[in-house]
Amino acid sequence: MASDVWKEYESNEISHSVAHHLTAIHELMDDLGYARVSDVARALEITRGSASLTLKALKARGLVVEDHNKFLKLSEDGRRIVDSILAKRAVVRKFLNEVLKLDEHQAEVDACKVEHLLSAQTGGQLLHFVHFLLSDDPTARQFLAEFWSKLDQNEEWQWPVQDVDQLFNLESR
Amino acid sequence: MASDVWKEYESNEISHSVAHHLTAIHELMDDLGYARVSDVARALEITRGSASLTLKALKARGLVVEDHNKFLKLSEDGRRIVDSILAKRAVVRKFLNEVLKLDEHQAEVDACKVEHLLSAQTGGQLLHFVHFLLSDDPTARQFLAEFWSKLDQNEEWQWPVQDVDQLFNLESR
DNA sequence: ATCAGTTGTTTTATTAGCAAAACATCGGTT
DNA sequence: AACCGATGTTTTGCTAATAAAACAACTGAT
Repeated sequence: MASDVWKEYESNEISHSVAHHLTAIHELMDDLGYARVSDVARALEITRGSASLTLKALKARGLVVEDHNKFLKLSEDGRRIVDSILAKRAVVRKFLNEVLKLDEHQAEVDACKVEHLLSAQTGGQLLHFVHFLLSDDPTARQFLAEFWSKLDQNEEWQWPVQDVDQLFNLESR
Repeated sequence: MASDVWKEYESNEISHSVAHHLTAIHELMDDLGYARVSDVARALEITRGSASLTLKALKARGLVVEDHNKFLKLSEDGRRIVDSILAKRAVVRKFLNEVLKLDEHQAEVDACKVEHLLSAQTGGQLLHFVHFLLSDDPTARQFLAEFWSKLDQNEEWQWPVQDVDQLFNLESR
C-alpha cells in the first residue's frame, strides 16, 4: 500500500483523545449546564493535570473557550467538530447494532473507536444508506428480513477468512 | 459515555503502526520473497532506525521472527493478525467503494484507518452483510438498485446532521 | 478567622512512534 | 588491500497523551 495512504492516520484533524475531551464538554453542558477542567477530568477518568494540559492546547487551537471564571465552552469550530463526531458515532452504532445485530456494548465500543476517523463523505453516505435500510420501504424491509434469516443459518465461515476477495469473486461469477 | 468504553481505544491489541509493520512484512514476502528491516522501512517510508526499534519490539512480542541472517518472517500469531486485518480492510473497502460508492482513494484511506480497530465479531458480521448485499440474490440487487437511484436524487441533507437519532425517529414513526 | 476540601496549574516521568545522526558491519569493486 | 554502498543498531530529541505529585488559590463551614 502506498505510504501516503497509511500515513494519513496521523495527519488527522483530531485525535481520539481530543474527540473525547470535546464531546465530554458537550455532554457536561447538557447534563450539568457547565464544564470545568475538573468536570472533564472526572468524565474521562483522567487526572486534572492531564485534562488541564490537553484543554490548554484546545484553547490555543480555538476549539474551546474559557469563561471569565474558568468555565469551558465549545467554540463554533469545536461544536462543528463535536456534531460531526456524534453524528458518525450514532450512525455507526445504529448500523452495527440494528443491522448487523452486534450487541449494544460491542456496537458502542467499535463506533467509539472509529467515529473520529471517518471522513465526512463516508459519514454522509453511511447515513443515507442506514436511513434507507431502516426505513419502511418494502424493498429495504424484505432485504433485511432475508439477510437476518441468512444470519441465523450461516455459521459456516471461520473468521478471519483467508482471502476475502476470492470469496466475493466466487459468488459474482 | 462510560470511560470503560472510550478507554478501550488504547487497550487495543495492535496499534495502527504495528498493523502496518506486520502487513508490510506480509506484502514484502509476497513481492520480493523476503523482508529485512530496510525493506520494511522503505515500504513504510520511515527511517531504518524507527523500523529497527519497532520490529525489535515485535520480535519480543513473538509476532515476528528473525532468520539466522537478519531476514524477517511473521510468526504464527503474526500471520493470524495480518489475516484478520487484511480481511477487515478488504471488506470495509469493498463496502465503502462498491456499496456506498465512495471513490477508491477515499475507501482505501478510511478502510486503512479502521481496519485494526474493528472487532472480530464486527468484521465477521460485516463480511456476511456485504457478501449477501453484493451477491446475485434478486432481493439484494433490487435493494441496491433502489438505494443507488435514491443516492442520485438525495442531496438534501447537510452534513453533519444535527440530530441523527431524531432523523431516524421521524422516519420510523 | 482558621481549616478542610475543591479546583487549576506546573513539573517530572513514562510510553509509543517517529527523525536524525553516529556507529559498526558486511559485501563487492577496483 | 582499500574503498564504497547497503544494512542494522543505538543514541538523542521530538510530540502527544497520560500519571503522579507538588503547589497556589478559592470556597465554605464551623
